[in-house]
Amino acid sequence: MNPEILSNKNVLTKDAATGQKDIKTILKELESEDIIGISVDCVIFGFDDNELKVLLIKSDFQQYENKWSLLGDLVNNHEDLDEAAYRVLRERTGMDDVYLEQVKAFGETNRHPAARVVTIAYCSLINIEHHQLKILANELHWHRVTTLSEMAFDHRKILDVCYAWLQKRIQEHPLGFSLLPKKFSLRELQNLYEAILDVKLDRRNFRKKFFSMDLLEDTGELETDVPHRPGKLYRFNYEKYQKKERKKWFGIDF
Amino acid sequence: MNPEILSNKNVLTKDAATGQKDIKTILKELESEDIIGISVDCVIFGFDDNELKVLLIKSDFQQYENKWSLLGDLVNNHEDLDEAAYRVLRERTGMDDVYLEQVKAFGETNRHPAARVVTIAYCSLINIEHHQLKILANELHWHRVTTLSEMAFDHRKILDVCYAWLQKRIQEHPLGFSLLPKKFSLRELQNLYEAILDVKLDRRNFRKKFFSMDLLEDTGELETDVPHRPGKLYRFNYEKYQKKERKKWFGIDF
DNA sequence: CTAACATTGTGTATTCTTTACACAGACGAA
DNA sequence: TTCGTCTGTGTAAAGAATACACAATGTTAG
Repeated sequence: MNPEILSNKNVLTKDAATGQKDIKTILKELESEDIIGISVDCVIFGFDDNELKVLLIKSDFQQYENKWSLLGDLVNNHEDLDEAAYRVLRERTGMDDVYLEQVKAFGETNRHPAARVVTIAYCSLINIEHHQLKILANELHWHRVTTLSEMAFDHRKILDVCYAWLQKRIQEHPLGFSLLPKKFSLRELQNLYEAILDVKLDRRNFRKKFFSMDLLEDTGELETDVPHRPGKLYRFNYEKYQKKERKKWFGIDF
Repeated sequence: MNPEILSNKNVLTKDAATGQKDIKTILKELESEDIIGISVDCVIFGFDDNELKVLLIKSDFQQYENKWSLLGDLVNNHEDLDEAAYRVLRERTGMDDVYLEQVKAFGETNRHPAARVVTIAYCSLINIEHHQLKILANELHWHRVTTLSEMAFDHRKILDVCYAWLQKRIQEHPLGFSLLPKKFSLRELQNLYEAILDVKLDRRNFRKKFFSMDLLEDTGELETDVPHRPGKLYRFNYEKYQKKERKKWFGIDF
């Protein structure tokens, strides 16, 4: 199985070099061999300008020319799924120490027009500011999650599932901090939650809630460059969080 | 790629017929072709005798002789992942209208000793009593979840993940009813929750909670064959549940 | 037929959690 | 120095979760 057929990266060149008939021939071969390709797709979220953003590239798969696409690649035979997802992140963003979690496998027979490919969707959260997009091939760009034009393949569906996953997950686990600088103000944190969940929250109750969890450390520093009274900067205490025993009982409710 | 190499069903016979060398040769071929196999594995839960049970077979993969194994199979090239999972269920239990949901993909390179196989784990809930296991090949049997001997492959890990998933999921979604008869007493329902979550619950508060959700219908019938005052039988109103709007806000807590 | 047993069915007081809400103080900008 | 804007704080009220006891019902054993 030739990975180049399926990877987002090389299809166009391949196509130009060999012509469409060749690909069809190869696909027939694949079919007859009863082979299923496996890829990972990363939904990479960032937070900027008080909005949730997602990192996309222009698809260069011919049929989806000019449509936006998630960052993905075929899984190498000798790497774990997680490794493959980390590799995609590293290759595309240069970042290594990133929050990354598997969300769901998408395996409809017709999801990829060229061949049967099952993809494992991963959700990743990175701090936009800490990171400079160095490789801007294929118009790698941040996009607002709320106002998205059409996407390639079933990537819109994957994105929707990952976004819903994030909305739920962020309420139960401390992922949000991956989207913020190490030191952040409570206002930034609240903006983050409000943006992701698309709700307005009461400022005092929000503070009370976080302080009562007792996982934020006062750094003693203050915001700078704000045109008003600066707020205190906090740091999330992961260690303390890890030590906390997880509750198994949330209360039945549906 | 020859599915028989990997499927749980036929390895032994194949092995006996062709000898081990042949398989190794084929595996080499697979390696050199950079192919990854895809399977589904179903964690099928049932509830009986006030205990959570899981349906397992004896693995007939040589290396895991006499170890217990989940029900799974390679995904056919022309079927969706969900379809494959339903097929496994149908083939193994004869049941068709079953609760089934994808939980997670497991794709470590070394999880299958014979080849690279990524498996998508599904969780399924069925009512043991409604169902007679007709095909008892490979010692298909129900096992207590709590006291489990060693399992084949990484199936123990998969089971653990699915069990944890179930514990969380049952508190937020009405899956539990799939494990019970259509008409059930509140005591049965409570036993179910207590067994799955491994907690003791207050009887009055449990009732209060479920009645306040307003999704149980009194059938007007009573339990029979109990050596004490019979309880009322209820039915879960799925329609009403569907109409209910889902809440997006649960409250931040971790 | 009766008594003993086991389990159902029900309400209230208490605690904890969530929500709603307003004003003084700090800093920056002009 | 004043104005504007945001930070930081507490309390009262409503709602949700918990703890807890006793009468009613059917079964079984004597």
